[in-house]
Amino acid sequence: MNMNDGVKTAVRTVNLFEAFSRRKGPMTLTQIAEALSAPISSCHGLVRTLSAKGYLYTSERNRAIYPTKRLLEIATTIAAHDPVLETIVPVLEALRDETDETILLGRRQGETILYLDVIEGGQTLRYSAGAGDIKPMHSSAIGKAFLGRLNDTERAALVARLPLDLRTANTITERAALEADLTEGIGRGYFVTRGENVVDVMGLATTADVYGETMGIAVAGPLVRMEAGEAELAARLLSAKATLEALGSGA
Amino acid sequence: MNMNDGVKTAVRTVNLFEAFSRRKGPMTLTQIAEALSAPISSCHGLVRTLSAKGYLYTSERNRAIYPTKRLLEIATTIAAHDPVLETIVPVLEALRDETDETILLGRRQGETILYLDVIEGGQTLRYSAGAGDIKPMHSSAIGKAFLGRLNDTERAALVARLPLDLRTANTITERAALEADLTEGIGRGYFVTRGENVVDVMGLATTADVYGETMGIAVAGPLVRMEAGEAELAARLLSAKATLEALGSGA
DNA sequence: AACTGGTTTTCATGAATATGAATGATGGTG
DNA sequence: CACCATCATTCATATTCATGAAAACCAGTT
Repeated sequence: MNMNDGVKTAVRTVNLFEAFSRRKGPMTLTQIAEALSAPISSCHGLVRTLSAKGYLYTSERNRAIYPTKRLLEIATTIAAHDPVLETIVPVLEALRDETDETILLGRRQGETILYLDVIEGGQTLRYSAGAGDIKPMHSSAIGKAFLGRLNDTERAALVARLPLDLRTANTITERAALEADLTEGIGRGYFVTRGENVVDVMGLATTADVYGETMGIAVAGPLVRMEAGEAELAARLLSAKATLEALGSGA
Repeated sequence: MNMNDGVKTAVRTVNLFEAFSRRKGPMTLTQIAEALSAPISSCHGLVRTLSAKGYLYTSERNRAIYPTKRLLEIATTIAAHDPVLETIVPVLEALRDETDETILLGRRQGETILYLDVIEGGQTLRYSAGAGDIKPMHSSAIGKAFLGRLNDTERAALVARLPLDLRTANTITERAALEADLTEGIGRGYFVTRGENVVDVMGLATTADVYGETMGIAVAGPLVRMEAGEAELAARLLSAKATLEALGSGA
């Protein structure tokens, strides 16, 4: 049976590029096999295929396998034509400039939260994440914002079936406690996590309906700094939400 | 049997991103299936897998499937740490600035030529290609340069087994004619294609040994412009070759 | 030249996936 | 509101691939 990971080769293909991105240099076939936790012979076929497509090449000198710039060209072209982010991102950048903390743009994807974009703050100690990262709903601020947006029936159903995995010592793993936390957030107008996803990180989040899609936006940073500025940060977050909903009421 | 394309899913995975890059916008599952020439049900699994890895997401509004910025982040990180190109590319950029024509950096990969980088000239009518493109050896200038570098035995063997596919009306498809052309190139010190790969495109190429690897470099542009400036272009090409070999004699 | 350690390539077979067909959603239209 | 057209999802099965083992290869070294 499949380890519920999805199509094996597709996962390995992207994992291979991720491995190159982490290693920041060429890899030998054996190293690739190790990085992918896959048999060498399997990786051999994968590398052959991607080489034939022009994504990899092998140095005849030391058998090192390098990625070409093809992936970059394709990714750049794709990103240059993202219509949604084009309009949303400037608002988030403004929010980042106001707060100097990291701004997250996320969506609900099934029972998880997917970061569409991450605009990092300028401080030395900051919340750092990557576009495409996937977080659990119950421990991320954006996740709570999406839960809070549902009607009571839907929310109860979703909370009941979410896997409330422990991420840190502060993660809420009791369904009743999560319900209470969400109720609090609904009253407050925004949702908060305090070290529930990552230790010492606090996040403030809300949702915004833009172009008919519900987006989640959040400000995240170190607990102490965030707690000190919570009132102002929340105000700015809600102001950004209003701006987004204003520009995205059409289409 | 497998259509000699390699691992099916790996090809489809990269083809999917290429399709997004061409379409410059979201695609529905049906459109993806069409773009990949694959059954919808197969694409469904692929999309699910890549969504779970954070590379794609689906708009709940109109079922449009979008790529995230994750691929861009990974590709950017990879490209930022390419040790070979870091030193070679500046030389090629200088060559581009001198000639204002497109400069190609290529390698031999099996019996084909793989473009590692393409630095396009600034003119309105210019040779345009992408990193990762794969060209036949017999019709590309860099391919001829690699053939010309072999000793007589190896060259004869390779020429004998290359598939001399017709690409344009000018493509050399006779082995004897190719041999003669290569001999000419060896005497001349550089290799030429005249509309043999792409109509009305002329290329001048040579190889350079850099860091123990043999690289192919070429200048390419419209036939008329290239023919008019051939002597000077060739001189500059050979000068760039010398520069590359000087910097790459160590390591 | 033969050996040694490490690596890559090949190959037959069991395991996982790709697929067509059927089912289930969804949205627009009369 | 029911119909239709389009699209997405599920499922059983044949197809294809992933895999371990063995062979081949390569670069040093004796």
